[in-house]
Amino acid sequence: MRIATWNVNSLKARLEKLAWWLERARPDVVLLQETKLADDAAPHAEVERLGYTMVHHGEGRWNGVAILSKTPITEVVTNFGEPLAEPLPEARMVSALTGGVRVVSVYAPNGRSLGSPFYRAKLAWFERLARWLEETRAGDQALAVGGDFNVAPEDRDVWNPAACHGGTHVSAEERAAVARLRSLGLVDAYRLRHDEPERYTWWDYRAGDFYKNVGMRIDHVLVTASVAARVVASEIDREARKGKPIPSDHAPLTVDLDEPGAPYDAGWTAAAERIAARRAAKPKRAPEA
DNA sequence: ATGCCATACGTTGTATGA
Repeated sequence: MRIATWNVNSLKARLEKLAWWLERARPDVVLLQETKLADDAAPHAEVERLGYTMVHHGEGRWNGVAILSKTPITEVVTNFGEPLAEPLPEARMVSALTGGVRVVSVYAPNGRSLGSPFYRAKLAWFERLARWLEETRAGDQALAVGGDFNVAPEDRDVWNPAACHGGTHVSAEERAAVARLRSLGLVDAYRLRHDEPERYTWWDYRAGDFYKNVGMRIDHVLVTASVAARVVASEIDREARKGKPIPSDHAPLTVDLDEPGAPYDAGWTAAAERIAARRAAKPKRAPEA
């Protein structure tokens, strides 16, 4: 069983790329973020044609999350079971049971800048997520919480800690919010299979950051112990961040349970050689950049 | 080269992103 998560930066704009990637990686379950669609605009028919059923939770121009699955989807919960209104007016969470795993697609707030109201709202949102997980967990159930957490858990998850220090995504409070999720028994499925640094899931569109590997690992799949024991592979598909049609600024992350999913070239080996060669010739982006 | 900001909304720009 292959579970994927991908911040698509508009499902409408990314439909063609998504269709290509579903064929390429053949995931069983896909957690999407930033669909940027209202529920009545969600492309259910197109997704059905690609072989998936979808549950979508959106509000329109911003945010929006979804779950795609090749098998039936039940027990859908949106917005922590609360109305899409204050204090949780943004569509950032949908959960469902599919393929025997309870999956949660999450899109954490950005935070914008340390100490801002948006930053405090980000921390409050993580508190709500942790509380909801505590309230709803039943024993050692198979659970996977995946999405765009907008937090790089460790310094090895960013291209340059000195450059990132003082900004969002790496602060002690944000990292403590993710650590609290780990304290609930969730483990980082990517790190179960990869210890190396310089593996990112997001790169800014600007300044050729992707090609310089100036990025952050901020998209994650966190799993309970019973799922962790089944993880046989996890990969970030950099190929999906390239080319035409225009890609999302995030790459998808896949986690394989029980047996490896469809093989695909994640594009890292060749990219790492090019990036290393370029770095040897020229130092990476300055800390003040 | 993989190749140098994108999206929606709305209207000739603005908000947002991380």
